[in-house]
Amino acid sequence: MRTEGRAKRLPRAVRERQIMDAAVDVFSRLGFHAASMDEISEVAGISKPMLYAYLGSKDELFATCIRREATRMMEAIATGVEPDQEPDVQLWSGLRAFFGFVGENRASWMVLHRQASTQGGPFAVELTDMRGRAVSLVAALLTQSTKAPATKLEAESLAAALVGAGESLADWWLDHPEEPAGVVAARLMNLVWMGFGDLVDGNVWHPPSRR
Amino acid sequence: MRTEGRAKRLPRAVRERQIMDAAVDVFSRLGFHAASMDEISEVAGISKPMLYAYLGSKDELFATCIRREATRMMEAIATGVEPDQEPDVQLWSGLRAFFGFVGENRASWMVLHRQASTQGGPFAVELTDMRGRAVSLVAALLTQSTKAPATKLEAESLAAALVGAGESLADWWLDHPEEPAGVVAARLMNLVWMGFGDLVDGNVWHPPSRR
DNA sequence: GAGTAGTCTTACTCGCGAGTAGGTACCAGG
DNA sequence: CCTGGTACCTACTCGCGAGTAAGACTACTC
Repeated sequence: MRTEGRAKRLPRAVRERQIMDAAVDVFSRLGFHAASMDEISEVAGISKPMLYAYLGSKDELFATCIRREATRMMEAIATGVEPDQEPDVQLWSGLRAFFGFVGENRASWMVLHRQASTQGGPFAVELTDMRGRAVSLVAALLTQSTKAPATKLEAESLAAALVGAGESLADWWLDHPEEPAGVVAARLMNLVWMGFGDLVDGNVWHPPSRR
Repeated sequence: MRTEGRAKRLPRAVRERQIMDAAVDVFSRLGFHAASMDEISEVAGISKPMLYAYLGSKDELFATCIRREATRMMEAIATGVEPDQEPDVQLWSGLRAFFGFVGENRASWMVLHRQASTQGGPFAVELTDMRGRAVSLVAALLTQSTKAPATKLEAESLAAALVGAGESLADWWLDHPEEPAGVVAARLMNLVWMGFGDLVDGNVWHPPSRR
């Protein structure tokens, strides 16, 4: 009668992965507060004391989730971006990588951004850190490409606005999942590169040919 | 010995206002789940049963808060926008009104957007409704001003992107309160009207003279 | 001043969820 | 076969917070 069901006696490293996956899933579905350690342990196929033994308290577990998912995302973007290209192409590849990641990891994005940004306290720190890395990246892109003598501060704040727009558009996308990633990315690309001023005149930006 | 302290025996309408104010305050400071009805009643200077008698359950109270603050904000924007002007000026006045409201009502914005967007369920409905009104407004602006034969759908999605950018930039602003409202509004205006493509060439948008 | 409608309180119940005590099953090496 | 260590469990404690019961106090009316 126990042919299936409980996989038994796995090494610690494996269990920790399972637990983290379950935690990200539950946190993203229910939110930090509404998520219970009982539910997480159940989804992970494990009992609560194991959870506490391996990952510590609820707060520690959540912080660990944020760190892991933030790292995954930044790596995905770093992999996807194409350096040594024209600024617009770099931005485009970065946006595609970003929305690609969010699209394939909705749970990650939820736990990462939506939840962490509404729980004050120590969690916001992890988020701020990741956002800071993203902003620096965009700011560098702008500084290197600008022809006008823009101050470093101006570039930073514009980068922050763009990153904010990307974050929000990704949030919005969660509520409109029918749109494909490329369309959403292209929309933001056009918005921030061309601006409405050009768009209402019919001038659109498009990627440079095929590859 | 009772010269001050409890204000006594106020009519229902007044109490309801006090309670709503307290609720918005507490919800925005602590978040929906962490906010307790005990704390709200204490801040309102009232006992818990009164709270339940007048505003119903915690969920009902929260939904009522969202509705009230959403209405306040939409009215502020409608008042601030200048119709019968060039599209960019209309957009500019709308953005100024929006960021002006958020700046003077940080608590409202928090309870309205940050909290409501992370609690799933019935609350999201109120938000979606308000966002829908804002999007329609912007979409109309775009449609009326566009020279290219843009589809209604294209305008709608661009409007959604802009509204999303505004929402996110307002969220971001909460974490960077040192910036003045006008600067943030101008930043978004430049971003969405001119685009990075122009900005890196030194072409900026600026309001048409003084008034 | 007796009735009654509305304001307001103290003092509970009760369930849920974080965290734990105190084990049991299984697998090394001796 | 014992000894220890690691994976794993059932079954609790305990506080917090949503929601309520039952009544007290005030004010206004006839």
